Amino acid sequence: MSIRTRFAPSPTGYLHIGGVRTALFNWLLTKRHAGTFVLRIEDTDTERNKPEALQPILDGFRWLGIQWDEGPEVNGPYAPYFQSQRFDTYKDAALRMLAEGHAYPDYMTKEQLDADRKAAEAAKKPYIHRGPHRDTSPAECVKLYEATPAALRLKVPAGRSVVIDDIIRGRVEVQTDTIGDPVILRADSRPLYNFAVVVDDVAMKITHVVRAAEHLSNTPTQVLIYEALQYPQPTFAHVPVVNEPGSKKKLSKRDMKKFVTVDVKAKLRAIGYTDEQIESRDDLNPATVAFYRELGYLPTAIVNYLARLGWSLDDKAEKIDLADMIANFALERVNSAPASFDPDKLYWLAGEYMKELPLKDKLVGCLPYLQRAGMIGATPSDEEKRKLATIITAAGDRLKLFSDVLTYGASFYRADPTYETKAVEKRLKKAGAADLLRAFAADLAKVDPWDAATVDRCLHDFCASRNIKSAELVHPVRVAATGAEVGIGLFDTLAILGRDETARRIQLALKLVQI
RNA sequence: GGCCCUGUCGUCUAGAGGCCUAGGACACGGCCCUUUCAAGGCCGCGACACGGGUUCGAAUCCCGUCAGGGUCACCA
Repeated sequence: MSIRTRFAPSPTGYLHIGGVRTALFNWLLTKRHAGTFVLRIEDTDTERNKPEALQPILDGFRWLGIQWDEGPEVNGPYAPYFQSQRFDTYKDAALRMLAEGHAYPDYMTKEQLDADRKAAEAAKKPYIHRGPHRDTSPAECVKLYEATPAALRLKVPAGRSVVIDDIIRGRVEVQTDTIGDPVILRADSRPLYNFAVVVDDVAMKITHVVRAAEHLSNTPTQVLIYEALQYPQPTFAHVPVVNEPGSKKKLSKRDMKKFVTVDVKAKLRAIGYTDEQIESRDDLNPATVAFYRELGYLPTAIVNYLARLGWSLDDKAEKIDLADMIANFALERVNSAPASFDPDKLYWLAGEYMKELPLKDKLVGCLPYLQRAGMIGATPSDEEKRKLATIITAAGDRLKLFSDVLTYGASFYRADPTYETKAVEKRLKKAGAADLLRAFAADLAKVDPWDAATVDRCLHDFCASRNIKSAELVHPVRVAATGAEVGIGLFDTLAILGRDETARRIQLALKLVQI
């Protein structure tokens, strides 16, 4: 039998990085076994739902290359894939449970429930809810419910245990006496999570339920529902949660905000975001995939990184291409301990993938950043494309993210360089620097042809004739030409700028130092 | 607090009783290369939570302790 897995997000915000990791494991498992991956939208909580949150989730998955076989927009044999459109199915199942004595109506008010809960808490006793009609006969319960609909609760069987055989965790046993009777259907017939998942997983013929470990404690309840409905149970695998860097807490949107470091902030500002946007926007939060997309991370790197969080191929492999991941993925090799998200390692991996990206793809990836900055127009000319290609080539391995093109290339597009105070102090105001620059500027005319190799040779000849180390000239020239201390190779820089612009910028720098 | 899960370098991980003087990767430190920054090369730092068993032999199996986490809704 072919395997079927699913990922079931609720549309409450941007795609969470931890959720993607779970979805990825589902997806890899199905690809490995040529199965079917279902995307189901769990939008039963009509109050919290944000319909506009759906598109970013779908976009996020598509960007990562995680395509679902059944679900929103693609549909499939078990449509609809939105729980909000399946209320009748849940109601039918719940009514059957009611008739067969596995569920009962509960007329207790929220106030009563809260009071009971508080009382139990005060008495330091665990609160395990058992409704008044728990032991009322099925026929009586049906009559009651038909007269006045109420919330329907599962009648958790007393005095036995529930065993879960989890691929990742092994055998987990829980006593039913520790589980309260959960509501499965509200009085208005909207289902609750624990109930809707079971009904849908069965309806959609899901064979492997692979989800985050935080759901492990829900599983016994769900198993009881499978039993009550006489449904076959799927195979369970609870993957460890993803922790926030440097802590042992689950990765959360609120806490991840602090990983917008000064460095990241600078990048986002360079892209064009205001401080206020950086602070408030969800898609600029490192807990969401959108954030990495905005910064120009390669999706392949993200997928690789996330797969390695809790799973490994062997004792060596870090960079694992998709084909190898698919060919080798196994739930049996997923760790049971939580893993911390490490932005440093992800950044490194992003660079590894960028290294092997063909130039034309780098061009396509970098272009939007320059366009958004107003440095290149909407329809770039061939010459603009050539120039950008030269910059990207010269940037080489420095380019790890597409947005890095702004770090290494922006100065070529500005009318004047933005002179950094620190760089000017250190390199231009140094004794003798101005004189050297003046002399070198006078020599510029001799460089022929004006290309990186020739500039290189001329600069070294110049230094040799004056008996100085090339570094003494290289540093001031770099700052004069770009305004910054770090950047791509100086000779490439000057070659791209051209003779006239180089000369102009040296004069500009000279003027700056004289003031 | 109840229930459940988890403990190998700071982090991700390898480890299925002898291949372990515990391997790799990121990060960090040093050196080399070098015009800066990257990249690359070499070297270094650095872990089996603790205590009992079982066994000729334990990171690995069992028990306990401790620590961390998840979850306890008419949220998902």
